[in-house]
Amino acid sequence: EKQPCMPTHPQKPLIIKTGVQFTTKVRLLVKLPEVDYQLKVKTTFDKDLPPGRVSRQFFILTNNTKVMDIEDYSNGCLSVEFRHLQLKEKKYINGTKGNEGLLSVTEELHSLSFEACFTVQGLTIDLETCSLPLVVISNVSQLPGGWASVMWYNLLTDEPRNMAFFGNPPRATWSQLSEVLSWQFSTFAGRGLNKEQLSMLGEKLLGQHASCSDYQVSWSKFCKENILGKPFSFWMWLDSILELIKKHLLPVWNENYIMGFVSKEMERILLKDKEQGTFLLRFSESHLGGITFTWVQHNENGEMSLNSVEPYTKNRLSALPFADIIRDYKVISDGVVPENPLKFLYPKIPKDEAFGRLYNSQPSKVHPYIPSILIPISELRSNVSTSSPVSCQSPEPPMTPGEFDMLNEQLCFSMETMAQWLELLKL
Amino acid sequence: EKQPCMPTHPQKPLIIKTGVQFTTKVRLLVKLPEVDYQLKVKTTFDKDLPPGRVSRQFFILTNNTKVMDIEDYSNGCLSVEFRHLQLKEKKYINGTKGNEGLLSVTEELHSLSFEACFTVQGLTIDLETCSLPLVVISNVSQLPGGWASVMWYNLLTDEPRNMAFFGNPPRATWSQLSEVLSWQFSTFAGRGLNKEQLSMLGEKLLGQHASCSDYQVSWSKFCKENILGKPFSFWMWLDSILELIKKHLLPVWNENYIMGFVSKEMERILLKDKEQGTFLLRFSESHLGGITFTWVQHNENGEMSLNSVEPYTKNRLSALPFADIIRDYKVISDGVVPENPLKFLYPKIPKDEAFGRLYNSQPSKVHPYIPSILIPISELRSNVSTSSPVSCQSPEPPMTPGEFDMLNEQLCFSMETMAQWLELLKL
DNA sequence: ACAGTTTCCCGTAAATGC
DNA sequence: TGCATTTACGGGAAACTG
Repeated sequence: EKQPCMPTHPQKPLIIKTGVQFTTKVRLLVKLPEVDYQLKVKTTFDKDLPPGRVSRQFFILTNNTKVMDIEDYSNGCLSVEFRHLQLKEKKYINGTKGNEGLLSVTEELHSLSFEACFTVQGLTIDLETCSLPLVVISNVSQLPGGWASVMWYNLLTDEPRNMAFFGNPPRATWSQLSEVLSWQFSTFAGRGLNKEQLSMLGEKLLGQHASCSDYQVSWSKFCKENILGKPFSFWMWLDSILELIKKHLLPVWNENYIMGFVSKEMERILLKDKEQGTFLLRFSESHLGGITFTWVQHNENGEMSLNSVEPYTKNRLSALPFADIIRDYKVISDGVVPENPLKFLYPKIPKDEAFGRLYNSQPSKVHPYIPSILIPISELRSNVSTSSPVSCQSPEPPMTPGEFDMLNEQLCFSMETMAQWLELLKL
Repeated sequence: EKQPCMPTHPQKPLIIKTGVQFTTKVRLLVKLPEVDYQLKVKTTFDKDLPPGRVSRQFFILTNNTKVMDIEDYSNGCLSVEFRHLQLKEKKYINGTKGNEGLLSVTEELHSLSFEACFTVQGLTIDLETCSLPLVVISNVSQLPGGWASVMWYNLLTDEPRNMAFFGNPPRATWSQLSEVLSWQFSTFAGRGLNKEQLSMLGEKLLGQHASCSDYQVSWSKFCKENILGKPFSFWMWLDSILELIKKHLLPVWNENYIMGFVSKEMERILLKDKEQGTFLLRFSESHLGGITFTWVQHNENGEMSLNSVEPYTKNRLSALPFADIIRDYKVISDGVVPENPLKFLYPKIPKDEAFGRLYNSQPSKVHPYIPSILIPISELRSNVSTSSPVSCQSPEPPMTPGEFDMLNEQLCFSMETMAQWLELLKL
């Protein structure tokens, strides 16, 4: 009958932020032979909410009725696009909120309903459909949590509207989850994750069970519990990296120069026999949204050590693009002339060959001023080395983009859930 | 009778931004002997606006009536504080806007009116008062312009509500204006301007006439016309510096280490006989909100040159505090070992003695990472020197803080305009 | 007291109006 | 078309609220 909800949140459908405009479009999939009057559609938020089960209630602040129009392109279908819709929370419904407080706001599912009524051949027909479950947030800081819910729901169920889904959320197999994670990176950052990267993530989430691809991950483990010893959950950590890539590392990520997800153990295995100055790029596991490089250093006595710079976060990276940091990074050892310790990107690509095209030549020519650039410098007083080696899988070629595309389509389909019109045709 | 309007705009009264909450307080200055009922006050925006003369119309979106209360502290006066007031523009009043388009929105003056009515000894008395002229803006980007209007109005008139003020705004003498400018710096940045700084500003605004302190400055010259050859007006330039100080240079400014307002000619005079490495800090005249340092350099052949670094703006300064920039700044000449060319703050204060307390020791101790800091570096290929010497006044001691305090009080008084209650007592 | 959640609002970018 | 002005909303921080 109609096709629901694709909010304007750039890239992140099914999440609506209160007070921010969104758009949704409904299409009539049956051709009505003779409808001689304007077909008015009304959209309602949480129309049939089970009373007392939803803790927050919202309403559409703006105009919620609109007349259907013949679609511009092709087929003469009727459709209507609601623009500038805006959600606001109802305050103080009846004393206090209804929900038991077990669910967080981003686990609370809502829906947009669409209704129309028309008469054909003396028959009055009521049409109705509604969107897939929606998450309502009030601040962008809740976006990662909301998106986790949307992903989990659409990954693990085909039910069009199981609003109680997060009351008892199913587990995902690692095989399912890893596909979705890779799809996140290919969708939002332009390049998915290869097998090595995924295996590091699996191990992080599941320990040694990760080798077994039908091992299951709970919703809580994915998104709610903190990683052992860290003040954030697995997904919060991963999403912070996604954001870092989107804003500051896009070209470097897409050139596949960021190994990114490597355990310290694996790092040591990879680098231990490499030439002095060989380095790799890795995301911080201890802090949200950080990237560091680790390089091989040989001391006078021939001993090898690995050094990692303090991770760069969005603040630092917005002062200085990452490629420039790699180009200009210097270490001063006990007052000696500064030297750039980064020579070869693992396994052995000369630094400038890899990053040359990505360097910014910042020096601006504002006569009579002397141009100045920022340079990242470390002052070394004593040698610092990273932790000891542990066994780990060996490198393999990355997963092909084709695999991601397939996944991508599949998820998109389930998100736009076309199933509803079938149901309505029976009406 | 009552005392008007002090919106919440931190530090900048008499400017209201649409959609942003503000607060205003009214006090009854006469003691009413027996008022046995609640005295209700109503506030209205632009109550008696001359029809067709104001181009934009606004209304108070929120509750605009409130009951007077006995003031907490002392004297038993009645007062009422309106909080969470919010302004919204009326759209499409009657086709198109009324104003002739000569004035910009920040020159358009508005007012808040307060009304109350009570009966005493069988006599019904209507009370009414209103605020000083207000400027309404819709975006913080209009704040500098709005504040210029508030300053100009209160500097140049004692009329409580001359809404047509900017139809033909009076000129200010340089003596008046320079006091206000200095007061701006002492109010918002904690330290006013000394005579040398003011004389540079005067010359910038008026050319050679500045020596004559009763020379007049037009409103247009101050705030509307662009500086010759620049895409901004005098006040926009000065205000951008004020903002830069507030956000990034407060301690350095308050220690009086920023000479700031020095012409290039004066700079040369001051530095020409100084030791190598002597430097001073100066605001950019070519770009909004920038600060640079100029230092003395002696070449091999004994020739002196002055070098200035490309000005640092808020973006750069939020990556690296200014004191740290001074500490770490290096110049590489043709591949030679980098050297910090800054040795003595003019006239001859050793750099670390001046700035030592202001340095941030950034290196964080996040084992196992190697801490890294950003360092500002210039690469010199050829010598760059600043422009040629021109005559200029010699240094003198700064204006005393006392002078500013006096000024400060005076302006505050006129802004809170207590005159109105006198008028109302006659009622 | 506190954590989860919402509100507030600056500052940039985009849209709108003139 | 270009400039003046408003709107939109991300993001950090403060305020709220059980």
